[in-house]
Amino acid sequence: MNIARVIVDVPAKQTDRAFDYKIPSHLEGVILPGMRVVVPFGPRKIQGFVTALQAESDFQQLKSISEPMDLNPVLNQELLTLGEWLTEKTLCYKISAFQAMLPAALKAKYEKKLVMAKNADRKLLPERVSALFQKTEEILWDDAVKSGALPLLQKEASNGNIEIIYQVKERVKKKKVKQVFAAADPNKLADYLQQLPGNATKQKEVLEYFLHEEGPVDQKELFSLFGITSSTIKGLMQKGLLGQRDVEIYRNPFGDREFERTEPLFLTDGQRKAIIPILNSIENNRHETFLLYGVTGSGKTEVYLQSIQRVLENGKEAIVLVPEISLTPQMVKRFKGRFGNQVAVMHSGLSAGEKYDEWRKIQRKEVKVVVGARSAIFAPFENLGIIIIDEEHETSYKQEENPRYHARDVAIERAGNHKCPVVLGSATPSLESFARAHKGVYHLLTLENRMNNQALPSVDIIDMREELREGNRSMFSRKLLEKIKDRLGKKEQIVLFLNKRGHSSFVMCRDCGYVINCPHCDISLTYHRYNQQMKCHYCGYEAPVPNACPECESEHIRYFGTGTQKVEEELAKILPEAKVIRMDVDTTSRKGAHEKLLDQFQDGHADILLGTQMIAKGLDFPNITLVGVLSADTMLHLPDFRSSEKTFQLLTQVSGRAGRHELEGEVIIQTYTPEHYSIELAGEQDYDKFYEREMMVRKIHRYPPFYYISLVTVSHEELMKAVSVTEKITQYIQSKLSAGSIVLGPVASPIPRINNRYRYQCLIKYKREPELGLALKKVLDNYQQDIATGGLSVSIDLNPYILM
DNA sequence: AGCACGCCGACT
DNA sequence: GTCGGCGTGCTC
Repeated sequence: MNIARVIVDVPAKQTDRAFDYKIPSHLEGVILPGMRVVVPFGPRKIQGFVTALQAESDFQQLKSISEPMDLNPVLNQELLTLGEWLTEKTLCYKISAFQAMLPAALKAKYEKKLVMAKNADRKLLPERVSALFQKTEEILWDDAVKSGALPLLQKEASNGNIEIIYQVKERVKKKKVKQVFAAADPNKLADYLQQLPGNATKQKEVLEYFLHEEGPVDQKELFSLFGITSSTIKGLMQKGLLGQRDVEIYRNPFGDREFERTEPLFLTDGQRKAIIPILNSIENNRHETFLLYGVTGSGKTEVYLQSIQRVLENGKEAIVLVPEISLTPQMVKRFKGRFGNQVAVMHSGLSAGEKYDEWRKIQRKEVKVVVGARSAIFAPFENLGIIIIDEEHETSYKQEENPRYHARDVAIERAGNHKCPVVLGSATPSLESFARAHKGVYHLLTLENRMNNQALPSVDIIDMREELREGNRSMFSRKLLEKIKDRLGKKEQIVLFLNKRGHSSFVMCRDCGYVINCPHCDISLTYHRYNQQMKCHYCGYEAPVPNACPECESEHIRYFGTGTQKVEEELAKILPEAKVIRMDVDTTSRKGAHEKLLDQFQDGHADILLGTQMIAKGLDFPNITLVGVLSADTMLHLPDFRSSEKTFQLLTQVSGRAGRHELEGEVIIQTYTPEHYSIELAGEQDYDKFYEREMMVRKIHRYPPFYYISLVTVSHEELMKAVSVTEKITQYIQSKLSAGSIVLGPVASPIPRINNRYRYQCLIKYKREPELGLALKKVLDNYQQDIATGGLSVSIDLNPYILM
């Protein structure tokens, strides 16, 4: 078994297979499946994953593995197999699947550089070249290009005087601290202390310290304790009195914060009824998918916690997925509070190094529970006892880049491997999941009531057209304003929700109707007040606001549509006494800002929390008694068959922020389309009725869950190329499908141009097409050349969540 | 993805 | 005649 099958780090069709390598004798038994290795590939050296070992190979001229990159495999057998599965399910390359399962820190970087060949005679090199090597041993390739001496260098390379070296570099280092310890016994230290000259005060202090403390101590601590620098330590080290060593440590994103320990709560009847089948499944090692359906505040989290507790008691591990966890620090508190340092947390707010450290805690079996966003589903546990997906309807569980997987699918696949339950929890389940629960594919568990049987908040829907008709042109209806004033007076807190950041959604000339668009994308620019700029949310293009209309030179330029920034200004004008905290991507991008703002709000430093999507989830503050949705229809008119579902879910969720404790809550929803069923039913908080209505719509229009959909998006700088390729693909797919299936296209994508690339697409709806995956793979193969070199991009999503 | 190899146009 | 354009095919 001295041959390794290796998947190399070259995401391309032709290299999407294993290459065999010899394992050099000194590495036999060291190299194992699931390890990263450095291998020679053509003229360069690259990273690869060993997928298997075998005794022989069909290939005759095997090269040898250069070196291992890990001491222990980073992928276990289950994850290696899962990678294969992911490849088939999402049509991605094997290497992309493996990389998606690991923290980004483990993805290799490459360095290309030039060094003088060992036997090269410096005197024979052209002067320009030897000058370059005067100060340094090696020249980075990029620097060589910049220096302009590349042709010369290449010539010398072909003469054999210069070597081109390819190097694989680790992205993130393990974090280490220097520690100092006493290297001699106390008697000897005391002896030396006597001999030290009187002016060596610093050294004396340090030695005295080590007489009582044998260490090791962090070097940094010594520095601050005695006000010394490394030279003092060095001196003592040279005398053999002290020693120094590097110790690997974990970065600690939560600082030294203590989480208050909590005990299991007494379950309500409803909770107990719901948890029994889950515990059963855990005890019997049975794979089963549960849909835990319970209104906000019905105590789903406690059911998760106690299920996990049972799993831990059985010596197994648990994965908990939450949507973008940095958004719900309260959730982290609950898990860390119950399970203490057995919990690793992985979310997008952590740095690459911090994520890597959390991942290593799992790999080294130092934790038993991981709470994290989508990618935590690949946590390298080997003994999974349960997988929980909270807020299962959230679209962030779908990855929108390759591999385009849905965490729910991965969870069910992994749970199948481990023979353990999956629990999907939501107050507003996705239609797909609820339909499956009805069909008996998932086991439906319902939590009927809120804990303590609080009433759901009362919801008022305000018709903003009516307000307009009666002369109220502001963004606040009279009723909302009145309620806000009321709460301000009572010192109760208010949450205002608006699903749009920035200031205004578009800038238009009032005289000619010209809307200022992004020059690279077919989409209007958003006005941001703080820097007086217009910004494209798709490509990042920024431009100052023009003084006159570029079309008709009129100076009547107006801002339309309302964003959070504008609301903030407006509030300051009409309610100057109210303290407002604004939360959106623009105010929370800095690390920790999110939690800080929330803490401020919780501690009562503000009356109004104004924000986008991100405040819809997880907030649980007792003093919030009013929730206002400023414009419920912002998402409703998006070109997406899920827009009703998303609107309903969002409104229901935001409403759930009010009155979660003793004080009763009230919700006001402002809208221009109060008659739309998703708004009306969100007002009644009637998910079941919404489900029925929406299922009818989906059935008529042949959308999920009645049909599966797949989306092919083609983009190219030239419009004609994009159109013609999409046309050919559409025809080909059409020819491969059975009678009941539908192909829509080619049509321009809802955003027809992004970053100067034209985008066309083709949507496939089907009930059963076992061959579709294969056909789509053929499409990719067929256009491989154009994709690789012709600037064409073809992306295929076998279960798209964003149709743009 | 890189890179080498190889076959046609515009140049010393 | 050669230098260099990028189309084609290979990498264990």
